[in-house]
Amino acid sequence: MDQDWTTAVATLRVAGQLVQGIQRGMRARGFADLRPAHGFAFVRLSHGPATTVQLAEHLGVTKQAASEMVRHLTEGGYLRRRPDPSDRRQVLLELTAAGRTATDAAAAAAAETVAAWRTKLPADQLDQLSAALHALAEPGPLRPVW
Amino acid sequence: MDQDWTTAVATLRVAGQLVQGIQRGMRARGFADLRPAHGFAFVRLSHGPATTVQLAEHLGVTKQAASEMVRHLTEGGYLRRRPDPSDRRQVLLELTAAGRTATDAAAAAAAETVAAWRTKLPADQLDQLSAALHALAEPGPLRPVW
DNA sequence: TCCATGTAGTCAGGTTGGTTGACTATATGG
DNA sequence: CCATATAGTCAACCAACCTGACTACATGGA
Repeated sequence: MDQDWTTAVATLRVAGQLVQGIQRGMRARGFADLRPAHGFAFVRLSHGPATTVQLAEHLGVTKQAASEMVRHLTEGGYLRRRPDPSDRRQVLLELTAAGRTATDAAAAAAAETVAAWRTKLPADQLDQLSAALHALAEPGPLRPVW
Repeated sequence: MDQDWTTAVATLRVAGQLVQGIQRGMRARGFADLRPAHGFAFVRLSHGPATTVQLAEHLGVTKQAASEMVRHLTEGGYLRRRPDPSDRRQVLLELTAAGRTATDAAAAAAAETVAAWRTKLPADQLDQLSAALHALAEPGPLRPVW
């Protein structure tokens, strides 16, 4: 149980390092205006268009908060708002080319950070780590850690 | 590299589950007024008293932000402010009995969440996971993930 | 000894990212 | 055709941070 506590601490440390690594990679790629929470929106939208309410549900925030994020990302050129003619209440959100570029950059930055782990851990142990994490990870929307 | 991206996602998922598990455990133990960031302050203070500035450095925030957190935790009865007679500029912060109880509760909640991983992963694989995470975790102050 | 410089902490004010609540416009099922 | 539900916006508020200015105290050197 004391052992479990140190495992928890190590998990938080590694996750923190990963988030910082992604941030750094994004900055290096010229996306300093994007924060971690934006990445989770991109992940959702890269699977297909969504409304603001759907995005809010995915992120676990109110529709008003999601609306503000959408405004920001639209102004930044990452998102396009396309009114749905078949339901004129809703506006479909989709990634622009810049949005897809940013999404790819985030994935690359994350992969780069994980790849750096290979210098600290033999390949087979990293594979085991990955397998164990996949076994523990529950399905559901990917959200900011807190 | 695409493999690394899925490892990154799994890491974020597991870390998120851990944070949520700790939060849930803290709520169940009657500490609904404590947020994750407070835990990191407790960890620092459980190693010995610190000034507000030292706490701010540990948490990676300004002294004003740390000061506000200290005010909140002091009002909640978790911290005691003890003016240092040998340097009358500074006030030493230390955990009260309630603060130590809360710290223990957080550690127990974290351990409980990790212990639940045993139902999903054989003991030897959990040990390997823990060892790999410890190998990757860099030293330094433990801070909120972002 | 005194003073220049540095440090701990507070006060004031602003920004950001979230909240709740109220509202409009549009859709839909009985 | 109307009651009810849904998408989105507006307004007000709040919590957690920030910068900048300030006071009180400490300290090392002329």
